[in-house]
Amino acid sequence: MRFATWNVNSVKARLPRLLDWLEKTAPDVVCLQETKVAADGFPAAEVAELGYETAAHGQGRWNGVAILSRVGLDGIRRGFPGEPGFPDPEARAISAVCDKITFISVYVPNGRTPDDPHYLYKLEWLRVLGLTLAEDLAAGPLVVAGDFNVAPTDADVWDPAVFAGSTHVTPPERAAIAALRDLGLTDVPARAMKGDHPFTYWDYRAGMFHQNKGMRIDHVYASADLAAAVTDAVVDREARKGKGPSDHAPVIVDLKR
DNA sequence: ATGCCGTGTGGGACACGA
Repeated sequence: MRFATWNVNSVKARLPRLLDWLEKTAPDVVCLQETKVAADGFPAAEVAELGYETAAHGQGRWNGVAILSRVGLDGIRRGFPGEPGFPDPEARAISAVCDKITFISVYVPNGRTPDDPHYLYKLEWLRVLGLTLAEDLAAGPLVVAGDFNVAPTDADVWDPAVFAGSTHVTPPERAAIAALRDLGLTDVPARAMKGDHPFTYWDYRAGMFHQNKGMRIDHVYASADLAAAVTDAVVDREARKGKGPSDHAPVIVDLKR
């Protein structure tokens, strides 16, 4: 099985590239984030032509997540119980069972700055997500993938000094991610196609991608059984190249299964 | 990064992103 996660930064703006990438990459399951479209506006017919069913959770111009699958798509759950909002819940999580694996696609709140109310919202959102993940882990194989908006270590940003005092690197954020790992989830390490750091995000501005000044903020967490079955995982930096890319690259994972 | 680019909304300037 091959699955992937990708923050596409608007599925409508990215549709031609998404379709090309699906054909070339041929994943069985894809977790998408920042689709920026209401569920009924998702281009489900277009991806269906490539053999994919769609489960989408959207709210319009902001956020939005989805799961595409060509190996079944059952038990769709939008959001999760007790999901915090700002103040109302946003479209940041969707789960479905594909080929007997529960997949959850997440778009964790950005946090903005450590003194912003959105920062506490981010921490609380991750804490409550953990409650659902603990239940899902007890039920069977689990993959949680998406844009976590946290760089777990200093090696996950291009220059730790630049990020001092910023969101994405603070100890409470890193602790929130560690708490998810402590539930029994493994951070699946992805290879970088180029360079030493498997960054998944590069700002659009100032040639950051070409200088490889990025961040590793898109992660794949898997239950132990699935983590042990991983045969390869890679950041597809090719998808960040060329005209009209997302500012995030996909992470592609192969499972012996 | 003191938002230098990109997207959505709406039909221009602004909100948001990490």
